[in-house]
Amino acid sequence: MNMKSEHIPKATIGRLAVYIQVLENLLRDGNEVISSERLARACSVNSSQIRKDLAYFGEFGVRGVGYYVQELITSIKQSLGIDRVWKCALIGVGNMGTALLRHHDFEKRGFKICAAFDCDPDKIGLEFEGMEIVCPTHLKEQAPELNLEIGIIATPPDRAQRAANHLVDANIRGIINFAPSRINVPKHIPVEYVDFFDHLYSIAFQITLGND
Amino acid sequence: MNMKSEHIPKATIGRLAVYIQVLENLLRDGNEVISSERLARACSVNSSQIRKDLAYFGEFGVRGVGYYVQELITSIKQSLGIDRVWKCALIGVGNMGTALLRHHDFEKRGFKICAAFDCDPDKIGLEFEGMEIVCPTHLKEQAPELNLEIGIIATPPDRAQRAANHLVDANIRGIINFAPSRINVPKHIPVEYVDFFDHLYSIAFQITLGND
DNA sequence: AATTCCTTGTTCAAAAAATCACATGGCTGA
DNA sequence: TCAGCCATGTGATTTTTTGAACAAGGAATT
Repeated sequence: MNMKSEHIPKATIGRLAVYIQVLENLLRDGNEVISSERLARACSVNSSQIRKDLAYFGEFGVRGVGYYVQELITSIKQSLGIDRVWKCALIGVGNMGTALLRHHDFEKRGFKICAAFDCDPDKIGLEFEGMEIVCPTHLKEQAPELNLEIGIIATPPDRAQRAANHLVDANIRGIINFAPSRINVPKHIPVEYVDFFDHLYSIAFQITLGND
Repeated sequence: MNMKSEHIPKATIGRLAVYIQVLENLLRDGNEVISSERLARACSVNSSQIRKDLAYFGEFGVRGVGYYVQELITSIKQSLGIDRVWKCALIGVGNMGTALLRHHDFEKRGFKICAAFDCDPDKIGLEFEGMEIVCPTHLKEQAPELNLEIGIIATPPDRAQRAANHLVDANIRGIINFAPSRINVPKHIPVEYVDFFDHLYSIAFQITLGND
């Protein structure tokens, strides 16, 4: 891949995800070409920002014309490393875990939950969305067999660290944590925290602020 | 509330949410007092950062001692405006919407889904988690009756804008959008987008990056 | 009451990110 | 083929955010 390996801001990655989303909707509506200016408006960002974000990874546009939508989507996906399927292990088959298993966009977006783990004896052995729920102690043996690369933690908060330990022990390469607690893992393993209440807090704050 | 009304960075709000999470876990473990230094380590941020974030809203600590955990939690919640219950309207009772309705942390965190809307005739009239699913056209009349303040969009992407229009029309004060598409609303209404695939992309990118 | 200790709140410098502004260079039409 | 057009890619500038350093000020101890 042709890219200048300067350090890439995390905010850029977040925006690239937005660009993909908007570009896919544009493509669906029949747009073949788009300028950074129009894309910028659709994403509520500055057009220079877009050009600069893309410039980290290469030159994808045509001067005087713009960007070919399909081509740009492909290029961004390549840049992010999501031009392939990532195999995931889910730990914690409660409310959140179940919802994730049922979320059919996963494959569409390049991720596949290939194994589900839970330490609850009542759940172990149950079939779920075509997958058998297994005790997390089996992670270490199953991870290499199934080529699991990303761990998804969806346990209660007090179990998250234990889940993380299992994942680390199984040589998983990255973790996304839906449990509302922080975890400690070796620093070469990237961790992302997901908690949509953050966004609700933000909304509440913005509303409150606007009031006074 | 005692606060210097400079502009408050969005990143600060995000971190405050993390502080609350960590502080509540600390409290559960019996910690009554904590220093910015220890809290910083638990949150993986800089301790000056924490003190500065808090300083936007007031002086909550005691020099030479630290912060009283329970008191700090309360203060942060007040600062964010989540020291009360926000009533929410859900539009879209599919996979995601159902998961949200079942998510019992809502009330614990200060939000309550008080009404559920969906335009699918097969769903309208169904009872769900003690709530009847109603056509979104009824939003405008129900919103003032039920005091609905925040709208939660969980429709397919191509229905998100229509849902947003209903919410705006019903004088909702803020919107959180789980659908993978952008929406346009009057600019006095704050919108937050939630898409956890953003985080999966980020993980994939970080793993890929670490490889070469 | 005075001193020591320790952590906060704040100032100031540095780093990073966003924005502006324009030169660059493909495409189109004459 | 050449001139004109127009949106990209990028260097310069501004703004924002982060981090380091320190003065201020409660609490504990003598």
